[in-house]
Amino acid sequence: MKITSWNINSVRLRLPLLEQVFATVAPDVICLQETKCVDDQFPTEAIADMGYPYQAYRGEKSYNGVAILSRLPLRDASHELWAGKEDCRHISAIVNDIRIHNFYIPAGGDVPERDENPKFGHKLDFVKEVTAYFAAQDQGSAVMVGDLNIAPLAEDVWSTKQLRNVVSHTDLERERLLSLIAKGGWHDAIRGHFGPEEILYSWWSYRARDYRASNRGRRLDHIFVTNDLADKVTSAEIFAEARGWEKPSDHVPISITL
DNA sequence: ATGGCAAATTGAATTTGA
Repeated sequence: MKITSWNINSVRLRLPLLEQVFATVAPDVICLQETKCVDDQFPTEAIADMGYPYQAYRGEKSYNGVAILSRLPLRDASHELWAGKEDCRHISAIVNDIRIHNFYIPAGGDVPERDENPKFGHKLDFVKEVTAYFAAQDQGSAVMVGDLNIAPLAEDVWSTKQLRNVVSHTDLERERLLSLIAKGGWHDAIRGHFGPEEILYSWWSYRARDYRASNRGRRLDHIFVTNDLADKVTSAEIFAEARGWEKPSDHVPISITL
């Protein structure tokens, strides 16, 4: 079973690119973030016609929004609310007896101080709650994917020194995400596949004149599997070429095969 | 540490992303 995660940055605008991803990456299940539309506007039929009729999604106007699209039957779709908000940043469902959790963790704003910037506090609280949620239960075999908006390792950014005080790579965020992985019994399947030395990015800013030339990326998107599944990850990929497509998302699809 | 961009909403400017 191939599972992909992609921050699509508007599912309506990039519906043709979603079809491209289906054609080239060929996932069995894809988890989207930042769909940016309410459920009534979600292109259910068009995506079903592309071969992915099993769907679960939660969206809101303009912001956030998550979806799980599958060509295999999907059951028990559900979600939790986090950090005292009702925003659409999480959805989960079971495919092939494995529960898949799809997250869009808050970006966290600009200033890495919760007193000055409530968005940063929201992000920290969100990660803490997710950590506690998974630490409190033996969840069996599960997968956690999404745009987690944190690059935890030095090898996950173009310059660990220059990004030290930049939200997504501060020490506090890095510690919190590594703690989430450890306490939840997760295995970082993408990093595990490529090894500790490889420089890995899943996001490149729109602001670079030439993203390929500047190559100032960050690994903000992740796929974790519970430790019992670690040995069953037979491949992993970061589909970087999607960043070079016409009208791309600033994130690229990442995948594992179980 | 910023910002050369982008999307959605609402009506040319604002919010959000990271």
